[in-house]
Amino acid sequence: MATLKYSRQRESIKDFLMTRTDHPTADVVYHQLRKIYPNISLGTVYRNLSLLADIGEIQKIYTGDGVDHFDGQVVPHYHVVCTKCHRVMDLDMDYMTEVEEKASHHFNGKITSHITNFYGVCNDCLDTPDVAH
Amino acid sequence: MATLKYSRQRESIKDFLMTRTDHPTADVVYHQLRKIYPNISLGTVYRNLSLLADIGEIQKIYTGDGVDHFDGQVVPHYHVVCTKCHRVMDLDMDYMTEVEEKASHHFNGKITSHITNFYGVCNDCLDTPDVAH
DNA sequence: TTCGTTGCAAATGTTTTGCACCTGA
DNA sequence: TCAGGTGCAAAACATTTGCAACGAA
Repeated sequence: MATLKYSRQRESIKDFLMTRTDHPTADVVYHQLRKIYPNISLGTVYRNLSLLADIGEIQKIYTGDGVDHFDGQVVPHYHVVCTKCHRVMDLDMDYMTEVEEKASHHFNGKITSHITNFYGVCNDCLDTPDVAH
Repeated sequence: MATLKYSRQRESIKDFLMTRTDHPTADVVYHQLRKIYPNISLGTVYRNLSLLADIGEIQKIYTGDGVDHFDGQVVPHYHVVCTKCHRVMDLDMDYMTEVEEKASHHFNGKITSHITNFYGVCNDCLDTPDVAH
């Protein structure tokens, strides 16, 4: 097991995620971090995001838009994805721990976690009429 | 709006998905279809999988393993993903339509659907001891 | 000094796309 | 006939990785 060593880059990446509630992608993190460390590389950003997610300090989110999103908040919670603007928003709703128990009655194995994404249209997009195409 | 035209390839892709319960990836579909149409191209497979998903004849599944999976069964249902072998299995459990209603009380916008993936370890993998690395 | 970390660039893996030809209606 | 579909190859993207130099302990 490798011992972690301090790195300014990794700390900044985590700090940045903690300030955000909009679940940025690796690319967004990268461009933000460039403002602080002009030479930081995409590889470093990906490596640290992976590492932080592995040790449970951040959370990786899959919404089906083809890009991974990251969340500085690790307490289990749900997300809503707007199908128009693809924003990923937090949902302040009780986490349903009981569904895992329920699911394990129907599964021949061990269930350890669950993720739920809600899909819909956010208020901003409801206000904006559809564009013809 | 484009009018659909019959194609043997598209029909075979859908037929193949209907026979499977293991949620194959595009690549798996491609290799299977090659046995019937030796010249079918990956592009055709991707185009048809996208199209079929768009018109709601099949379902696209995101599990976070970096590859899209496809499901011939379009009735809403849940999946369990084995975190060891990455298999995607159907879960025969009541679909919780009421959680969308519940979620919409906490969301400023309109919620139209939800997906839930359960994660755990399947029976086969529970039987297999961990490999040292 | 040691070994994890970084920047850079190349590689990988998945999915999309441009284009000329083919085919169903 | 003609718009949609196909095969092929190239492109587009997101993500990972090899490597030499760097830096924390």
